Amino acid sequence: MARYEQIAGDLRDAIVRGDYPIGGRLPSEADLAVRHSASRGTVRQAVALLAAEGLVGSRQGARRIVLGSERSQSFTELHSFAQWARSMGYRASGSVLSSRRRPCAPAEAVRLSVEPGEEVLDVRRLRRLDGEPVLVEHTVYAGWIAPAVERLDPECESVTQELYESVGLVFAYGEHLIDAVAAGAGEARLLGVRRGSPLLRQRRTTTSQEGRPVECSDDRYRAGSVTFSIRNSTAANPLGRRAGEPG
Amino acid sequence: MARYEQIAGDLRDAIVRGDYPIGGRLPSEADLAVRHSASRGTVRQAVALLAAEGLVGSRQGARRIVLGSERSQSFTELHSFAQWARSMGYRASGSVLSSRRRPCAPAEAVRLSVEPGEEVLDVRRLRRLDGEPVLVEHTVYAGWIAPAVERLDPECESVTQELYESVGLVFAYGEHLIDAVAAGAGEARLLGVRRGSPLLRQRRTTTSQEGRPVECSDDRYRAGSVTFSIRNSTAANPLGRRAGEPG
DNA sequence: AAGTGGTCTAGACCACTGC
DNA sequence: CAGTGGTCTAGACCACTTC
Repeated sequence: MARYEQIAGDLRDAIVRGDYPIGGRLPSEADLAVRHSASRGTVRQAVALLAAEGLVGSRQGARRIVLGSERSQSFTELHSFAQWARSMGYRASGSVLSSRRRPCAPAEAVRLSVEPGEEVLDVRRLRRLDGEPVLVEHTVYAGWIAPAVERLDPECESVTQELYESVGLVFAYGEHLIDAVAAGAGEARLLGVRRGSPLLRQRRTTTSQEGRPVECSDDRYRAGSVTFSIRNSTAANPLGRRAGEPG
Repeated sequence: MARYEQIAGDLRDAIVRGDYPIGGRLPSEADLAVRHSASRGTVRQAVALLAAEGLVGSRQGARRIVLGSERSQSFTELHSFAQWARSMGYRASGSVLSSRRRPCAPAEAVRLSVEPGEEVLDVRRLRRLDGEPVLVEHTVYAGWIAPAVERLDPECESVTQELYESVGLVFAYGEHLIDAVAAGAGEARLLGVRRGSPLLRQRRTTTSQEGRPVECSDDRYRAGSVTFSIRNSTAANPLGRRAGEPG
């Protein structure tokens, strides 16, 4: 583990422990550098990590302040459904409703960077938390990954993990669009809610480490089953975010 | 403007222009440093900015890759409703439905860091995009900012901007919880939808530059009126994000 | 083996905050 | 005015990717 990650970890623990209470000030960078026998640059990397997690904030000239004590279980990192469920203490399961190859639509071709009409794999899954159905997932996979997806166990818990272990594929980057929609008849039946009742929709495009689009998905969560959490700031700058004026 | 912001701007323009196509590679840091007559550290700050915007990705040992060409109009930065609307080309308006002081509930006391029972200001607003109602906003302001809020024009377009201009208050940090709920009778009437139809709910706590909680809010958007957009990656590290393994 | 990004250091100057 | 964070430099070494 890198030096700055250790320092960030120490600071995070200290914040959680209450050594640096919420609303209070962090030690100066110079102070932290001496305490940890590191250069100021390394200390700045550490606090930048905490800032990215939303735990601390800063303004030029003033000491850093503590904003929160919980790492937001959120969107700074990309997690699969199974990963997220596990981290929240749930047991994830799921089953494939349908799986078939078909030519892709023009819009999908754009999102997956493939030729229009090229073959893609269309998969629908029902996913559960602690046995209770919470999510109807509709995923379109690019043709090049389709064989590996078809070899998966239909009841497989984590598609992400299985694809990593079978073909070394890493889902590295994600883009997400989140809104609310009404449940259709099929979704209502699968999720055990009334038709027209609210669902939280997450449309996603995922990309490999090399920047190659892997899948695009339309996931619909039963209302009340999940909440997305985000922390942000004005004018977010990764290396030491700065407070700006409203515009 | 800082040197690294200029370099980031140049790179962003080049990506948008198609000089560096999506899925392609960026020049090396050393190359960029020479071209811009800057040190490698400054170049790294620039590309870290683009990575935070979700435009580029990186892995140790390989060239950076281009992931997208549009800056995600999203949650890396904190925007008010009016700011967001303006950036999307809409005209925002709104009106106060009710405004009254009351003692705060225990849960609000925690979120606002005030004593339980301390007086807060409870405000409901209906907000519109191009004249069409899209959002019912229910905000609870901490007592110390209540007088400034009460002095605002009830039809005021941007509360954020007005509070900055009147008392210098900056909404610097935000925490957001997003889910879907069914419209109640009142919301349905105000937004012109049927009761029970889906609404996108955003619960928000906002904090000043100094780390002092200012307001907590429960905002409900008519389905179809807005979409939240997020870009992320595995193991987001602010200074040059790194691709990790799924876990 | 060469190229490239990830980490770290030591020092410098400036702009802003807080007293 | 002293303290502090924001920016920038020049150089170093390592781990990993690419060819």
